[in-house]
Amino acid sequence: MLATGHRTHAGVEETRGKILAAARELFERNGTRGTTTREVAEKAGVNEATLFRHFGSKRALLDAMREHACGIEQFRSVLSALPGDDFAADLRQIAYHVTDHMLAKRAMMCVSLAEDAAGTDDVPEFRGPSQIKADLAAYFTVKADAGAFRVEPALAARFFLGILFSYVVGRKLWNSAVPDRATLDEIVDVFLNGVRS
Amino acid sequence: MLATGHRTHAGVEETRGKILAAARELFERNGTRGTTTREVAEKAGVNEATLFRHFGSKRALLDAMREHACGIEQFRSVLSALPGDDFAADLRQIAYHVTDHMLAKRAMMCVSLAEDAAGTDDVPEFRGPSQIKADLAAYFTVKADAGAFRVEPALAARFFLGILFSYVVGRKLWNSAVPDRATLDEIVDVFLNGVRS
DNA sequence: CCGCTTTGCAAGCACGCACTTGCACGAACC
DNA sequence: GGTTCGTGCAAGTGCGTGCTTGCAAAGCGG
Repeated sequence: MLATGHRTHAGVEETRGKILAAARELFERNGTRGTTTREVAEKAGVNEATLFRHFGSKRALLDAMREHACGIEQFRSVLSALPGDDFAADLRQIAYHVTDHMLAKRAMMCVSLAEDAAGTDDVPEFRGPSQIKADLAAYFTVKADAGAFRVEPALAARFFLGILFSYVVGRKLWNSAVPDRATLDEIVDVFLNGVRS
Repeated sequence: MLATGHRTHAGVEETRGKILAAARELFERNGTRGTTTREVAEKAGVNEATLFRHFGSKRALLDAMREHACGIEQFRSVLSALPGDDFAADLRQIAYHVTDHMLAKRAMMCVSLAEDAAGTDDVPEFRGPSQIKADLAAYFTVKADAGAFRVEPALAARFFLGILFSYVVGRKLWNSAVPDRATLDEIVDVFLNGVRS
């Protein structure tokens, strides 16, 4: 329907993009229920009817909105660009990147978590983190084969991402700030000390 | 108004309690915006008008609802009941308790996080976790004075709670299950290895 | 130039929502 | 017995919301 080959009006993709961007912004601020189609249309600078003509329903719009950069390619490029001669330094780089990545997606993650905890059938399905965890576990496996680990790579990966997650997402709960590099370094240090043999 | 000394109708507190319980349940399932006063009243077995006569507004009702057991006393009793002769075993007990505690409050925590991330002025103010962290840090300080730690107790406490938090709250993100005792034991082991000197 | 598609615009529908109101009943207290 | 207070009940108000419709304008391809 969209990529029929002959693009009639130039702006059709652009319109979709504007609507999706506006939807994401409002969704992050207000959640699924708090996001209104009127507001999305207004923020996108588009008529509400146009929104429905494109996506059919609010549900379909939000589903389409969630299909956006999970960031796994970025993570892979960071992982493959690591020097590799200093494991601790590499881990710090990973920690920096993951933290930044999570910070950028914090709002969306939190909303998804809440709506998951609510147990509604409407499952957002946030695929990014588990892919990142798998890649990190694979990376750790290599290191483990070299004898650097005393625990399972999968557990270590989960553990590592979990701490960063808790700092990014749970900062309000323990009223702590977003971790700066020095704090991340300390975290990495404790982690590394905990998992290495 | 409520505790004026002479209780007129016996059920006034009971009515409030039923409304608050229903409100909590629906709030956890649907969030602030998804919770409707009609539904709360219905679930409480009370007329909607009665709800408004008691609380005045939906906002006031939800605020009142949030004023409930933060669980800090329970945590303190667990902490003080620890044998103390085996630090690792004590930590495991703490991990079990904290995990259970967080599981019980998971929905509320997630909703609060999401509404915090949304940046709405309406701040839920979840006080429990930071109190628990403070107590745990104090407990760690004692151990640190005994030379068991190589990192700051506050960081260690934050770290420890953070991992458990990530397992309880973020399970969907990494599609992992709620941690069983064996997993918690492993986590405690890694943590302890990471922080002790 | 003609048709096609995309969009804007204005109005509207049906419903759910927070919140109100007026009345009647019944249990307490004087 | 009279008063007061808490509650149920039924109806209603005003507004927001998801979603639709009919029509006109504007751009593109043939």
